[in-house]
Amino acid sequence: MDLPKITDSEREVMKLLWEKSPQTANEIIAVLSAKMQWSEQTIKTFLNRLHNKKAIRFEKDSRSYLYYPLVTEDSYYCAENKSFLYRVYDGAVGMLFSRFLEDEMLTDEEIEDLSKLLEKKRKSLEKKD
Amino acid sequence: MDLPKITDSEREVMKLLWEKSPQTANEIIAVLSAKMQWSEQTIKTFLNRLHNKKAIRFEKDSRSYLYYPLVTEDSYYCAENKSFLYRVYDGAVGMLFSRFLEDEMLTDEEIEDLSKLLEKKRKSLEKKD
DNA sequence: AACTAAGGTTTACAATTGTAAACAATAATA
DNA sequence: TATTATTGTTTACAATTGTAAACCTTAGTT
Repeated sequence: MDLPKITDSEREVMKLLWEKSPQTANEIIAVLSAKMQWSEQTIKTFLNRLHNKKAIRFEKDSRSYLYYPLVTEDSYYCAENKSFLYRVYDGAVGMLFSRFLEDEMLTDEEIEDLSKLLEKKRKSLEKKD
Repeated sequence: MDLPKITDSEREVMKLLWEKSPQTANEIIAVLSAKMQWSEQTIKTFLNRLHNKKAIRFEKDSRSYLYYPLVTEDSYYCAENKSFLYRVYDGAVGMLFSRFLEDEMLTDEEIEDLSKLLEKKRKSLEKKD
């Protein structure tokens, strides 16, 4: 049941489908050929590969095909996060966070939001004591 | 001047050198063949590729070669973070953080540490007002 | 029923990556 | 000086990935 490996390019297709599903090949091709400068054929390849690895499925509705994600956004991001965390940081979440913070890639607002998130998280943990 | 692309395997070599440098081929091979189950030849390949892409350099000390990192740990992690953030989250730091938090991959202690980090960050920003 | 168009499937091909064998250079040693 | 051990360099090869052309299937249309 482990998630199929999704490449950078394929992820762009998944993002579209997570945003809205189902979508026809046409819609997907329209968006991605503009956004990513991919040829129609290239996008078809990604759809096909995603289908082969069971990350998406499609239904045939007469002449148009409707695509649905099979891998959920949540499970994907969770896996991707874990993979990054372990590959790059050997699992040290603290290091990851502090590096992101140090590199000053956050606006005041983002820091505010994060504080709130953390506060909430801390409270939800306290309850369990 | 952009950083050379460092692959997953190559990163293991870099990690060693960031931890301590210089190190001889021997030391590196000893550690990584044990830790990663790589053959000696495989590790030599990575050293060579890293050298080719100017991520490391070496000095010849009679019969032993001393390896040094050329890419700094900081610049590497900064680039890697940015790359991940943009590839996966389209640059939305907030999303990245909240997902990491939601996925409950943090211990109480880590959450404590993070709060402190954030607090510090916030203060350093306030000063600039 | 033959034709056409929409969209899926097969094949292709180069670059990158993991993995490693074979080869080469050279400093220490016999 | 010939030998050997250490360590770097070249070559190899399959899998993955980005990129796309060529081909095939089938549902509408004439």
